[in-house]
Amino acid sequence: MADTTANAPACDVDGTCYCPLTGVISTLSQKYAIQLVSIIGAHDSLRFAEIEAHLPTASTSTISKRLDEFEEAGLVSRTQYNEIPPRVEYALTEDGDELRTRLEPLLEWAASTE
Amino acid sequence: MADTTANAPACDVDGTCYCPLTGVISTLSQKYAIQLVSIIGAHDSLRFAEIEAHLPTASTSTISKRLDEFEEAGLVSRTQYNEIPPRVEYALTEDGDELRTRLEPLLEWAASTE
DNA sequence: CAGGATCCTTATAGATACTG
DNA sequence: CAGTATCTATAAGGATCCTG
Repeated sequence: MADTTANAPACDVDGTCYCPLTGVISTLSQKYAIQLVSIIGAHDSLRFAEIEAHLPTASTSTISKRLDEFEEAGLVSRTQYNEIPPRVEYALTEDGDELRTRLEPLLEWAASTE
Repeated sequence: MADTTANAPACDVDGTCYCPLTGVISTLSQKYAIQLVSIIGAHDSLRFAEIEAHLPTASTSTISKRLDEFEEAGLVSRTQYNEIPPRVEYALTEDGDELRTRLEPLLEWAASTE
């Protein structure tokens, strides 16, 4: 059994493969997800309607779903003020901000290649 | 018309919003896309079957489609050797490698948060 | 205002079979 | 081997209406 490389797992070449579709990556692999992080991160906090204004091509329900997922993942916080009319503020959590930081080089480059 | 902020476009707050779903980001917002870049980038070049081995949960057709899209986007190069049996090698282009670089902080973090 | 519920359409992925 | 073609299943997104 000298040659252990023969049936070695496929993912350890270089030790830098990220094969499974899990966690954050799977959350980000959805429409508007990356943008949403970027948009929320560009403000201290914002309301649902403001987010909608930033993503005019996304539907209410899509944004709502993305926000739910992000909140569930602990990336976005949701603060509800029981006023009339109701007000809800969304902001990045610490984790969300860390994500935003790591997304920045990508977004910068993406913007420059359009 | 002193207060131009009243009806200013939604996306210029801070000058750092990336709202539209275009270009690279839209390519990346698909299943296995991010992983694919990472996997190919972890090797100098690899063959279709090797890529499949790295993404056991993705179907042949999905991988094939992603590769087509990446090639179209100029991120991946495809080199065909007319041997028997046929051999095809995939590798990142310069642009693709730039993308991979910018994806790295994200992937690193994603791996650490699982 | 914020967004849930519903219904509908399209996009996306997967399985299978087959070819250069 | 490296795919493509085809078909099907499902998921994702969008439009609309409605409510706390």
